[in-house]
Amino acid sequence: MSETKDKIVALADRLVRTKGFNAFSYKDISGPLEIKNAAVHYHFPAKADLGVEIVDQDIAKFIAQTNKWKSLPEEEQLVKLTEVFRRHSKEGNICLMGSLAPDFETLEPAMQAKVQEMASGILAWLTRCLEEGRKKKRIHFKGAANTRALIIISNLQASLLLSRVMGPSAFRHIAEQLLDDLRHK
Amino acid sequence: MSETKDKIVALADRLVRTKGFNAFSYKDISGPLEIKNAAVHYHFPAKADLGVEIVDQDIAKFIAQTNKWKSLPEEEQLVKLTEVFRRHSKEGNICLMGSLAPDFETLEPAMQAKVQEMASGILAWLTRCLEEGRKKKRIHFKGAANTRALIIISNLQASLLLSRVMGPSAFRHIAEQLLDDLRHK
DNA sequence: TTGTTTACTTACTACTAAGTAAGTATATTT
DNA sequence: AAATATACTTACTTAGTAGTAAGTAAACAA
Repeated sequence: MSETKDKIVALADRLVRTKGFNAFSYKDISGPLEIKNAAVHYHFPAKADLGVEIVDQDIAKFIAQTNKWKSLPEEEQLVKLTEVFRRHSKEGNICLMGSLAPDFETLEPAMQAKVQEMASGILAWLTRCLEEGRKKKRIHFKGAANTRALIIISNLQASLLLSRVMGPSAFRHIAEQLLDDLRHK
Repeated sequence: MSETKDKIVALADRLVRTKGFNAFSYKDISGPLEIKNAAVHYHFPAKADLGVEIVDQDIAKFIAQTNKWKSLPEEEQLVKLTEVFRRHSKEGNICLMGSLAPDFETLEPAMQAKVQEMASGILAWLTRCLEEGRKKKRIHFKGAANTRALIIISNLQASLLLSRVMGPSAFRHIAEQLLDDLRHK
């Protein structure tokens, strides 16, 4: 991939997380990168092509990260997961899911499918992490691992959203209590 | 308020929840209501004026609803709260907070303030509900009531978002587990 | 009856969006 | 050396956006 293409995706990723997919324009990209509007269209003919690429790279990043944590105990893997979100929180970013879900109905089918792929990937990983952790009695929770994974993901996602409105302490409190809930019986 | 003005706010409320505030236009309102674009501007000169009115009415609705539940035991009040969200889930709506938070940075200061007012209002109500419930040993949870309220709100909010992407069962599972967590020690 | 307010419509402006066709400079291959 | 591919720019179209100025018909008030 060319250098410019990389820069476009990186900046677009940030724009999606800060403004939303429908709220940023090719001008928001061509301006700061000092290229022309048409240059962005050269690399990504339609905006949906750019959107798919952003989600694709995010999926790849998630897989790469979770692979690095593979040998850690499950509760440590969960801490790592919240740290990823904490980093986003600090930068004022929200997670891709939290940003794309509200606009979901307005997205092209190809992008909708990519977002669903991302969601089910994250959920599958977290479900297995919780199941393994409970089996080893390192993590404690009630109900199905699948449901608990849904709760945790939705919590982390929404905490980034709430932090926007209520300040960064909202994220900190939620993340700490979530981990605490899972550590003790 | 005139009949037309009421219709505009009701339709705009639905549009915010389904498409997002920045993603709908005055044409989406004037078209279905069979009035002209300028008629919408007559009632709401700027889009932000319409946005403020939507949030204001939502705050008023929340206050009216919670007042009706005042005499119920706290755990019943929580059930009522999830029922409000369940109704939205069924209609494919997301909650106003979940819809406006991602676009928060792009909103006018007056709208930002209104959204913050709504958030702190909901949080204050839920915090008191949880505190009272715990005092009477009807509700059980660890940590500060304030933090627990944040977790529950963010869960309900995000579950509506996730339901968009993952289907309506996501909401059902999350809501049931949440109530179950609070009912038992 | 005249004046004024209400609730609009008509007809527009200024601007921004995504997207495209055709041209150009530079590097790479044949 | 000629042909081709890459990575753009220039200049444009089409279609939408929020917003406004001026006019109008009907209800109401003085």
